[in-house]
Amino acid sequence: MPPDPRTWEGRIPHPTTPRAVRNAESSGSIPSSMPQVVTRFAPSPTGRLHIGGARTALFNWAYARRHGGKFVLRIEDTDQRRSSDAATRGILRSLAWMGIGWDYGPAYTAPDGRTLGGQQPSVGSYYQSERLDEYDRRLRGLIEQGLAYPAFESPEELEAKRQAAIAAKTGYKYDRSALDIPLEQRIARMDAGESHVVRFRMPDGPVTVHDRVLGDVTVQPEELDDFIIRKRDGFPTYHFAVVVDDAAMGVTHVLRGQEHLINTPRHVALQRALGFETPVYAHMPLIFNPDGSKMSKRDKDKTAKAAVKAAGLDAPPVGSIDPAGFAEWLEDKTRQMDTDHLAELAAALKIDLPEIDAEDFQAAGYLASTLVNFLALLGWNPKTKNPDGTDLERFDADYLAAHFDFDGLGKTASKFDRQKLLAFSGDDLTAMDDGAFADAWRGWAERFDPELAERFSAADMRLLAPAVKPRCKTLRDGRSVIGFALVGDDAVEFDGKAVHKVLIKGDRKGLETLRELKPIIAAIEPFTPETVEVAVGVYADSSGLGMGKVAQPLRVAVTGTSVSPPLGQTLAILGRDRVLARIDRCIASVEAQAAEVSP
RNA sequence: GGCCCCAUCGUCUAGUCUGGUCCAGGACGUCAGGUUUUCAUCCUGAAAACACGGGUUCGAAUCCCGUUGGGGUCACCA
Repeated sequence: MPPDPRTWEGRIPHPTTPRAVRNAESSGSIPSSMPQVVTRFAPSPTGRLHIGGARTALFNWAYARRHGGKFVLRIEDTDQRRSSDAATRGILRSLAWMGIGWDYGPAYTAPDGRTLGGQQPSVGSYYQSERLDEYDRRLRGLIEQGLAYPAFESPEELEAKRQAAIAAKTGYKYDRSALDIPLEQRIARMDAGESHVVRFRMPDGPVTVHDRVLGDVTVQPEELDDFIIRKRDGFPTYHFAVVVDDAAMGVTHVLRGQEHLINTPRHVALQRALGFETPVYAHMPLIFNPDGSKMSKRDKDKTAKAAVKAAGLDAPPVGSIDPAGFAEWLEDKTRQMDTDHLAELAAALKIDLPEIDAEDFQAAGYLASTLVNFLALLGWNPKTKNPDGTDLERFDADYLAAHFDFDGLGKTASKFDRQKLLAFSGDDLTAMDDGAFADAWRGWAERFDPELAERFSAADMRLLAPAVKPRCKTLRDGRSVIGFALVGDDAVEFDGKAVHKVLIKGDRKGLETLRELKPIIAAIEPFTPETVEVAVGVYADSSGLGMGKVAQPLRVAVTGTSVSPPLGQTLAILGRDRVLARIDRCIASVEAQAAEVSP
């Protein structure tokens, strides 16, 4: 049941599913023992944590840490239609994954048992949908002072006026026609339950925002109209809720994306009207795709549509997608498939969707620490040199928490360069010790590649780590590095070119080498990367062939290709029996092929 | 379109506030060599930018103005 829209008091609590934190009696007062710095991240739970939001959260977190302050997480769920608890949970999980811990906000227990969030006394809920009483109390004060007023135009009426303004090529601005109705009449109609919105009476003077990144930005009164602060459904709009809550929660510094810059004069005007102090504002540059477009979930849809069309599919390849809806989706460029179904579709088509949300990067096999490092460099720079004279670029969250400041923030939008992220990722993985890598790889596989996790035990993965780690840019790459071990010995596919080059070419010397190696391999004891390497090396020397002429035939015989981890590791991963079986099968296969060509 | 913000290599950026030490430094990518049993690494080297036009100044990437370009925003979304 939606809140009663007829009055601004006596609100019936918004029905919600059980939440981690219940609303306590909120006094709306600012806590007396307030820390010096309070920052916040205030996502709207309408989807997953976007990469831009992740950076905003990261910087706010870092700023609070840097100054020994508090970092607050608040859920801005005033859009009843689009908000969901599932989205909230996903956002909390992504933040926790990235190591962005909040001091106050929804309580959350991370997989490692760490508890985040919790309630600060006398602040109340960190879900805006549970703070309606507070908004209404503030709103009532504004109306009584004549700083806000009910307005009764229908959305249709306003839309018509807006269209007319567009047609006339002038900017649209609310015309204050509600003020033509006498005040007592407006109050009476509102109290009588007539459907209405509440608008803020914008003051006449210009408003200047002192931004820590961009400097002073002044907006003239002509540009600011009487915006809506309470919607027809009784919920506050973003502008109102954000101002009330930031004050109630003692927020001192607001660090957010530049798309909010133009909102800030409204917020400042509201703060003045409500008697609040204006926090310090810092607006960060935006993050874009390499082509300059906005990084948005639409990119995933676009990629999927293109792949489906390229594959010539006219029916969904997975059962969970409704065929009729699929056809419509395919035809209609503006139609978006939801994120989960897109992921299934991509898996079926064996394509990668562009990473947009924090969770996408996790699924793609990036370490949280890598993403944090890379993200921190998008729009911020430590302006510090390494001892060797190069710029400091590689650092961890602790460094950020110790050094982040507004001075390092840039003004220009940056493009998200996946190549550079990939380079960072590869370096970070290489820098791990084998055990840590194996653990990370295992943890990733358990959640994102269950087949791999089932096929290899944790012990197996520790054994594989030395071979896999140096060849991975991401944890997901591990699978392709040891792909040869994932196929059955009877299912190895021999690459024709490789076979020809190393086994057949030169009077089939390679094949001969293979035969001679069999008894040597059969005799290696124990069968480890080192002993294999030594035994094969000895043969390479004694035969006078050299390692190149010996290793490649073996490599092709056991993997089917000329590319694999170092030979000792490759053979040891398979084990002696599987190696011998594969050598036999390879020899047989090449001989059969030769017989066909020249009977 | 109105308003607002921005402008250094292909990309992320240092240098801009406090003009000279910058014929502009680093990183990713690219290209060319080298190491290596394949791959991946690793090493060495190279190409690569102050958007344009005025002005101020002995001197401008740095200050001012304009132009162009890019972006944001103009919701009962946040």
